[in-house]
Amino acid sequence: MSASAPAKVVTRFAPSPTGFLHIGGARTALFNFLFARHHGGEFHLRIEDTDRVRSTDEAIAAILDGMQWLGLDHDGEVIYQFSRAARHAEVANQLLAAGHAYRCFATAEELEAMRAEQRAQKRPLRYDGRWRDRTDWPQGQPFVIRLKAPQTGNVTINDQVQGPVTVANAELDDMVLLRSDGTPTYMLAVVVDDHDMGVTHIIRGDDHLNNAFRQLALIRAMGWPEPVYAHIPLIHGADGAKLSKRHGALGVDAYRDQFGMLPEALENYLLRLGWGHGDDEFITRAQAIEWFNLEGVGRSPSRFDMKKLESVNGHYLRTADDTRLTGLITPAIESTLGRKLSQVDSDLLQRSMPELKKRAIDINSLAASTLFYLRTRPINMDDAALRLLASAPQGLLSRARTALAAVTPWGVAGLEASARELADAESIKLGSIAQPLRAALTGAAQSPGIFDVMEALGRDESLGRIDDVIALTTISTTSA
RNA sequence: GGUCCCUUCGUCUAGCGGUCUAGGACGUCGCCCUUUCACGGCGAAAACACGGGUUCGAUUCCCGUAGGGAUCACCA
Repeated sequence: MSASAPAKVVTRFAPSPTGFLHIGGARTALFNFLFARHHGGEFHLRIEDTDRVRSTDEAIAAILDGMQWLGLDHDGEVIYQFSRAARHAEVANQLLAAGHAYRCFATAEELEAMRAEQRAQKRPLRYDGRWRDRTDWPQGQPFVIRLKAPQTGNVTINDQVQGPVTVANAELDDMVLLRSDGTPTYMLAVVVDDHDMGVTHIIRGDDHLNNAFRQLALIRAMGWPEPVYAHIPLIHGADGAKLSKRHGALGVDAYRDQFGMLPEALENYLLRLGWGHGDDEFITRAQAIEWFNLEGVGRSPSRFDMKKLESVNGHYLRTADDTRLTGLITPAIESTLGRKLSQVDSDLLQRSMPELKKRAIDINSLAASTLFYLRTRPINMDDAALRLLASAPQGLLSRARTALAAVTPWGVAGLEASARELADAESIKLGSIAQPLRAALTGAAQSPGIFDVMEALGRDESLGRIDDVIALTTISTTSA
């Protein structure tokens, strides 16, 4: 574009509230946000709610919620496009008065017949401009206002991602600006709003690239400054097809609630999808703002990979603050347990978090992995735990219990030393003692280091759980 | 079908004419660490879609072919 950069960069994210904030929209918002912040400019949010039938308040709430969760703070007030309908109509009439637009009285049926014929003749489908130069307007008939677009020559857009893209004006038809009911079309509304909002850089999905040419014609008809365009490729599903319900086309709230993702993980993943900075994989918000540029955005669509997202999430989980994680999982834990967590419980979680978070790939699995700490005796045993206990040498647990009970102070070092000593005495491997203990203490075959578990659980609870199992096996042995 | 865009390991990408026997990450496989599972460490297999040019030299530039994508509404 022009060599002189605009004084201030202004970007916007303009979703239509017809559904949740999906993953592609979130990335578009992120790129707009980062670009604006990088240039010390402004990032605005505009809700394109001109489709009164499909727009819902729930969708608006979901978009706002999703952006807040991701920390994509916009500047200024949220603009609702519908509220600006009068202004849009004003521009359409201005264009009409200036001879850059015209009335079209073609009916829907008439246009459909026209397209059917074009299809039959295998000609491109476009409005043929039949009312472009007519002035014999029928009285009292409804009409739309169409842009009188240039018919010869070409337009080229110097897209910051796609490069220069040229299209012949003959390929573009005269788009509808104002519907017969007087409401503006999307094409009119975006252009007017972007202009009025002072948007300098339009970063959006490349499904809008074709629209850009028509919009440019409108901008030029109004004599407005032309924005810089950057059309970013869409995100596809794992199979390469367009992202749909069955892929990952869920709302970002699903990534938070259903998949237990951390916002910084989703942000990092989305940032690296279609954009790269050398070999850097983990990028902080500050680095993203410092490094983000449009040149780094790839031109081919990228596929969504849940495995990689999980991996990124695991990384952020492992480095996340323990108090924060404890807070995040508490609601889920309380709902499964059916009780409020006490301060003692929270402290226990907090202390165990460093070990727990190394094993989690998402918030939900992290929450689930804490349950055994909080359950009240006697705790449940899963099948693997039951098998471990069944295959343990006769009386081993009792002897281990006796040895452990003698440990003072109750801590990892002493407990482990005691267990090793017993293993030596019994001429078995430490694992042969650790595994039955794990089963007894956690009810599962996998857990954090068992001595860490014992320390976290405390002496009474630990020994009590072992006692529960001893009692159980004694009964079953007796009755067998 | 018209128009436009794209094409490096399975996936995300690095590469912006010689540094490429093509680098990193996820995933996969193996080994190590080890009381289990993880984490961590080490290592392996794995890609320049194809065909022409341009050039002393192409993954990098150009043109075709094939494949993929986007879009063609009084929807946004």
